[in-house]
Amino acid sequence: MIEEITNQYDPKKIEEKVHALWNETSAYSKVREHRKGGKRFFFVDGPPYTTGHIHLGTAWNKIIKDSILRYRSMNGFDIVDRAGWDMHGLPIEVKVEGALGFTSKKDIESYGVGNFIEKCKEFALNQKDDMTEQFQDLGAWLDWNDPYMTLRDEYIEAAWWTMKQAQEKSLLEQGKRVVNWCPRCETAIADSEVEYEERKDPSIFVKFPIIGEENTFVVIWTTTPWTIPSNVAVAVHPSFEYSKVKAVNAEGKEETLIVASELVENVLKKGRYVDYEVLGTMLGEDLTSLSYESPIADKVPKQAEMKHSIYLADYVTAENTGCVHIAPGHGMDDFEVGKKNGLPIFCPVGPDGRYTEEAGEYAGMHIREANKVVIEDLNERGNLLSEGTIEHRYGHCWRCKTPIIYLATEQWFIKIGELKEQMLEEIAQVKWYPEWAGSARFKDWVEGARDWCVSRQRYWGIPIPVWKCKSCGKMHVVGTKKELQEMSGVSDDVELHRPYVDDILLDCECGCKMKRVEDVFDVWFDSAVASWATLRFPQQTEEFEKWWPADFITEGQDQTRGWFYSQLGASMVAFGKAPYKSVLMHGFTLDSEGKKMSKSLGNVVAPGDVIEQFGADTLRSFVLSSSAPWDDLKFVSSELGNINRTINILWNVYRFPLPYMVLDKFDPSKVSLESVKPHLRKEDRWILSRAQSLVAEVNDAMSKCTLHRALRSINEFVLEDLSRWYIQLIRPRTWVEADDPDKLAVYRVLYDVFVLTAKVIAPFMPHLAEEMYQNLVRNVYPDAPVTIHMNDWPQVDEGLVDKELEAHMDMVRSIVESASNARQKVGRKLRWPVSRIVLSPVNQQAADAVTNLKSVLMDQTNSKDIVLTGVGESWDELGFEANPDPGKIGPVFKGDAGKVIGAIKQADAMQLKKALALEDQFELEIPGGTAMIKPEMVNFIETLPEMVASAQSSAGIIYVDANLTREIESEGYTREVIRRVQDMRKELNLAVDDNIKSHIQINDQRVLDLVLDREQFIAKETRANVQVIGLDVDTAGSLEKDWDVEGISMTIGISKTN
RNA sequence: GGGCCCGUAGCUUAGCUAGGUGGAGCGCACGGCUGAUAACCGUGAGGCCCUGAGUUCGAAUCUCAGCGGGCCCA
Repeated sequence: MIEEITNQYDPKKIEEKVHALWNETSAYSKVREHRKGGKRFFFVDGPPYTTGHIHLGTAWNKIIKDSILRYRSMNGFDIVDRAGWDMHGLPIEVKVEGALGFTSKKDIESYGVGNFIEKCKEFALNQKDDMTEQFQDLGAWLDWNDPYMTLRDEYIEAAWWTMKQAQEKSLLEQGKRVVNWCPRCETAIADSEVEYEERKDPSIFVKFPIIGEENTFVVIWTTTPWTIPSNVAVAVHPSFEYSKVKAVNAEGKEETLIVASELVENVLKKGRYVDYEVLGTMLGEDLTSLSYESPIADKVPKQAEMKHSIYLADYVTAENTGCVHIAPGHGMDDFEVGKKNGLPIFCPVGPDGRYTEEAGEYAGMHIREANKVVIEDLNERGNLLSEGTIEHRYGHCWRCKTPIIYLATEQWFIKIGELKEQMLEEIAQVKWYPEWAGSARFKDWVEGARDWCVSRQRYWGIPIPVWKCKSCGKMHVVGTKKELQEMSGVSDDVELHRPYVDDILLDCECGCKMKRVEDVFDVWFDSAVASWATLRFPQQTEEFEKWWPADFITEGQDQTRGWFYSQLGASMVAFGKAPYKSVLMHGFTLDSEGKKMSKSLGNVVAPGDVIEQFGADTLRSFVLSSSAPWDDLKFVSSELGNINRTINILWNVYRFPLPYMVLDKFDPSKVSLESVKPHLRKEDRWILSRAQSLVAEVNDAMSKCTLHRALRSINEFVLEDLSRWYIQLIRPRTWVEADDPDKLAVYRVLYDVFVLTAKVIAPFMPHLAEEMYQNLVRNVYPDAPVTIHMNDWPQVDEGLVDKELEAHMDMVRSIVESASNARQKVGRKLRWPVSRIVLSPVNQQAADAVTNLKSVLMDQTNSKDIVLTGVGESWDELGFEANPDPGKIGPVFKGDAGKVIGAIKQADAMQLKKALALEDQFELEIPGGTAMIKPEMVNFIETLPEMVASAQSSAGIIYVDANLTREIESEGYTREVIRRVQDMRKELNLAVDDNIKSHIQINDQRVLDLVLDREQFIAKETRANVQVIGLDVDTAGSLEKDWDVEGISMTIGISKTN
C-alpha cells in the first residue's frame, strides 16, 4: 500500500536509499538488459582525464549525458554507454615525478622506466576509482563496471591499428618539423597543450653587417636573443618600401641602416640616434641581392661557414624594423622560409634546452641563461642597436608552466592536409546542437588545421608501433598485439607499454633487427580512437559492425579543437568517415561573476559540496535548467536554493494527499481511471490534459537537445499547475470523511498525475523519481519493474488532451489573479465574499471559459455571482476615455502616426466609441488634414462606480463589486472568527479530529448579531461541541487570546474536550 | 590580432528565427491564505533591453562599429 512520507524533503536520505536500492537490485544492468534488441543508440563517453577529482564542468557533462541516456532508455533504446577514462600522458607523469621528487628525464631513467610506468599506472587507476565514486554520487548511469581505459592493451591495439591504417594509406609521415617543445618535459607538445600567459622577455634590435658595404647594417628585432646563434637569414616583405639611412649618434658617429621606410623614425629613436639622412629607398624584393654575416661568427664556427642572405616572406609585418630574423630551427614560419629557399635547418639546441656542440662557445649553456650572454656579446661587438624588455603573451607548457621553445625535431605526423576536404564534407553530414557549433566553429577550426604531430618523447603513453631497422632503415608499423607476437616470435603475453615493448625486436628483410622508435603517442591520439576502441575493435569486429559510428556524443566547447577534432581525424584515417552522427556542444561553468572557474582564482565549486548541501537532484536540476546546454553556465548559489525550493514544493504536493489516501485505504489497483470518469470534474480533466501536454513539451525539448526547456516545463507544471492551482482547487474534496466518489476521483487523478510526473522527472531527477515510484507504484503493484528507470516513457494519450479546456483554465486563472488584484485595490480581503464579479470578455472563448468553469471561478474568487457582458462590450455602468494603440496606428499612418495618436487622446471618447461601434471607422481631424480611425486603433479605459475595482485579465477586463450586504458581512465576520479559532487549535497542537470547547466574546452588538447568524456553522468548522458566543462571556480555557478583527476586539478561549 | 558564442530589473533569465507599448522567478516592500503551514498565494516598486551609428513610420529583435565576458586560435 501507499505509505505516508516525511515532512521535509531530505535529499541525502533519499539518495542514499535509492543508491542502495540500485546496488541491491543491479538496477542499471537490469535496465540495459531490459532494452536489448531495441532501437540501437551508441553513445561514446568523452573520457575525462584521471585527475582524481571531478569539477562542476565534468559534473555538468555527465549529468547531461545521464539525462539523455535515461530518456533514450525509457524510450526503448538499446544503449551502449561504456564510461571512458583518459589515463596516459604528461599530466600523470608530472604528478608522479612530483611525488617522487624528480625534476628531469634523467631522474626517470635512473629510477627505471619500468618502475616509473608502474607508478603512473597505479596512480591513474586509483584516480579513476575516486572519480567513479564522485560521478556515481551524481546519479550518473554509465557502464561503470566495464569502462574503457586507454591504458588497456585492447585499447592500445585500437591506436596501433589506426596508425597502421595511416601508414597503409600514406597518411603517416616522419619528418623534421618545428614543434612546440617543453624543455623541462623534454618533449614535443601539441598546439592544444600550449597555454598562453603574460610574460616579460628581452626585446632587442640587432644590426647585421652587410657584406661588401662599408659600415652598413640590416636591422632586425627579436624577443629571443638565444636564437641569434641559430640565425640563418633575414626576411623582408616583397612590396614594403625600405630605406637606407645614414644615422648619426650622440658621439657624432655615423652608420648606415636598412629598415622599412615607415619604421625609420621608430628604429632611430630606439637606437638613440640624434640625426639621420635618407640615402635611398627600395622595395623589399630589391634587397635579396644583399648578404650579411653573423655578428657572433667568432663564437659559433658554423655561423662563420654559413652564407646569410635576405629572402622574401609575405607574413612580414610593418612592425619594429620590418626585417625579420630567421632561424629555421626555432620557428614555424622561419622553418617554412628555410624550406622554401633551401636553407639549412640549423638547430644547435638539444631537447633539454641546452646548446649542443654545434653552438661553439655557447655549448652546454641553457638557452634561458644565454639571453643575457648573447646580448652582452652583441653589445661588445657593437651590433646591439637597442635593448629593452617587453610584456607579451607567450606559450607555456600546460602542465609544468615552463615557457615553451620551438625546435626542429624528427616527429611523426598524420597528414591532415590531405584529408581536410573530406573532413569538411563529413562535418556537414553531422547533426550539430547548436547548428553553429558545426557549421561555423568546427568548420573554421578544421579549415585552419595543420598536419597533426602525434609523437611525444615521453614514457607514459601508447608506444608508437613503428619498428625501424638500424641497418637498412626499413620501417614496419605493427597493427595488433598478435602481429607483434607473430613477427617477433615472442609468445609470452607482452605488456604493450614502455619499456617492455621496447625490448621486442623484429626481424628485418636485410637480416638485421628492427627496433621500435622510442616515441609514444600524443594523448589526444588515445581518445581519438575511442569510438572503435570502446567496441573492442580491432580485437572484435562484430560489435563494431553492429554499432559504429556513434549516434551521439556531447562535450564542452573546448573539445571543438580537442576530441571532436581528434576523433574525426583518426576516423578519417581509419574509415574515411565521421565517427559520430550527432554532437551536442555544451558550455563552460563560470563563477557567479561570469569568470571562469580556476584554481588560481579560488572560485572553484566542488560538486560534492553542493550535493552535501542540496543533494544531487538539485544540482542536476540546476545545471540542466539554468541555461541552454551550449551557453555558459553561471554558478550562483542562491539559484540553487531556488531550485531546491521547487523540488521541495513537488515533495509537498506529493505528500499532501498521502495521509488521506492512507486513512481511506485508497488502492489504485482497485479504482481505475475509467471507473471514476463519471465523477471527474472539469479541473480533473484539466490537470490530466496538462500532464499530457507536459509530456509533449518535454519530448519536443529533448528532440532539440534543449534540456533547459524540458526542465523549465517540468518546473512550471509543478509550480503553476499542480501546486498553485490544482491542489488549491481540490483541497476541500480530500477532507470529505465519507466514502465519496468525488473524493475517489481526485485520488485517482492525483495518483496518475504523480506517477506520470515521477516518470517525466526520472531522466533529470532520478533519485526523487525513484523514491516516488517505489512508494506509489512498487508498494501497490509488487510485479512492477524494480526501478522507475525500467519503465517506458509515457506516451501522450490524445484521449486525455483537451486544449480548449487548457485555454479556458488559463483564462480563468488570469481572472482569479485579476480579481485578487482588484480586491486589493478596493480593500476587500479574500475571506470576505463579494456580491459579483463582472467580466467583459475579449472574445467568445473567454465567455465560454467563464460559462464552462463558473464554479471554479466563484469558488476561487469567493464571489456570489459571475456576470458576463457581451463579447467586446463594456459594462454599462462605466464612463471611459480613449487610449490609442501605436502598434496598429503606425503601419497605417507612418509619419503622421504621432499626430494621430495625439488627436485620439484629445478626442471625445464617447463620440469616438459610438462612431467606431456603429460605422466601424471615424474620420478624425489631425493637424493638416484628417485620419480615418479604425476600431482596432483605440482602446477605451473606464471610470468606475463606488466600491468597484477593475483589473485587466487575459480574458478581458474584470470588475469586482465589493459593496457589502448583511449576508456578506455575516459570512465575512464568521470566517474571521473561524480562522482565529483554527489558529488557536494549531497553537495547541490539536489533532485534526480533536473536539474543543470554545468561548467567544465579541465587544460589538452589531457584529455579534452577524456572527450569531452562523453559530452552528462555526461550531461545525471548528469541531466545538461546546460553544458560547456573546457580549459578556467568560473566556477562560487552555488557551485564551485577544484579537482585533477589522477594528472590533474579540477574546477567544478554547480547551480540548476529549 | 582572428573565428564562434553571450550581454535584458539588485541577482538568474524568457522574448530575438519571422520588427509593432518588454515577461517570469529570486530578493525587497506591502498585503492575503491558514486541514501542504519551517508550506503557499497576490500586489507594488524596480528596465538608457551593454554603448554608438544605420535600416524602418516603428528596433531588445535586423545591419555595422565599439565595449565587457566566455571558448578556441594567433
